[in-house]
Amino acid sequence: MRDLNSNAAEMSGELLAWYDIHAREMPWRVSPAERATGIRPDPYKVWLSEVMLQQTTVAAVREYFLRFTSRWPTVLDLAAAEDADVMSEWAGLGYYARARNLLKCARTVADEREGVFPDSYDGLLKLPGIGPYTAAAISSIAFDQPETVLDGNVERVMSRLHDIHDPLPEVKPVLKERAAELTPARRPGDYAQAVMDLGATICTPRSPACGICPWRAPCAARVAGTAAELPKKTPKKPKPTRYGIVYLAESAAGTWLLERRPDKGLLGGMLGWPGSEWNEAPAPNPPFAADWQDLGGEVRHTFTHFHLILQVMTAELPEGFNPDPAQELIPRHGFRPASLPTVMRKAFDLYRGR
DNA sequence: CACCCGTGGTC
DNA sequence: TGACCAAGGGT
Repeated sequence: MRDLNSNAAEMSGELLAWYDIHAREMPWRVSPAERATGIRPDPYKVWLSEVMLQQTTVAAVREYFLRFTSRWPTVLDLAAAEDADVMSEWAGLGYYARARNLLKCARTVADEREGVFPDSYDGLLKLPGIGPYTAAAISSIAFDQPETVLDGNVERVMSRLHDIHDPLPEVKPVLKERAAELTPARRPGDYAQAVMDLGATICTPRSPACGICPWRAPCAARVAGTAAELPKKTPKKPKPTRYGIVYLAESAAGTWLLERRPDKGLLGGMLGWPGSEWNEAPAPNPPFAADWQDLGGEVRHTFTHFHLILQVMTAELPEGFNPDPAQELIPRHGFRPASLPTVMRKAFDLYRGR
């Protein structure tokens, strides 16, 4: 194994050379060849893609990104959008606080900065929905600042490169140091994307392709044969199972009764069916008195920290039903199941397939 | 620091 | 098939 510190420049050069050939194509990305001619990525698109990519796969983000940028081409357009429209477009992508913070951030940039994003790590970090990773990603990719990104990919690559067996998240600061040592002053944006591409395509969680890795020579875990078992992580708590009831009511004319969920908490700000609390033994609480029928079957869904099993009840919505402030009556032609979070869409699918 | 917050793909 | 995983942030 070579001395990593004295070879940092050589190593970043080798990775960039690999990236010049193997960079993945993405709608928000400027290729290394384009970047070399002076073309810079649009900070709005870098920001939007980075927020969407938080804990979310490239494959899932691609279509959402294209729809968002088609409908709202600039941060000023997005800042002027209706909340409900943005939440609907985000539906299905998950972690809905990201969409609420996205709007807050867009409006701050529009109202206080004339639509111009800050170019520094510190400036970006102050904005809602932008944490340490995203601030480093935007400042390096969009503005060529020599900041170091530390995401799940980089954590994995660094833990293997140095054969570090201490578990995450405690070892995160060490991994950040190791990553910072390798970040070059030139092409920091391409470098950031290169490390993440390496982690996504070669230094993968299972069965890493060490044989074709541009960093196979200096990698300590490859020598030790421990790459596939790194990084170590502290065990997660088991997920409990909760139960709930949802009430799907459609009028004879095809109008649906839905509810806008409060901004805080699970599925915050999203539309959903009226229903019970989700716990060990939920109490029935139909939105109006009727002869509610059990659809049979059940909706199973897993959230970040619990499993959910939903019972689905149906009844006809009376014409002239008077909704309370949180409720919305949505006519047939205005109702799109795709604008619901996935667990709510599953309940609708069960109803539609009854 | 510990916990909360979605979803779809993968083995 | 259930657990793990993915370009994390807020509180």
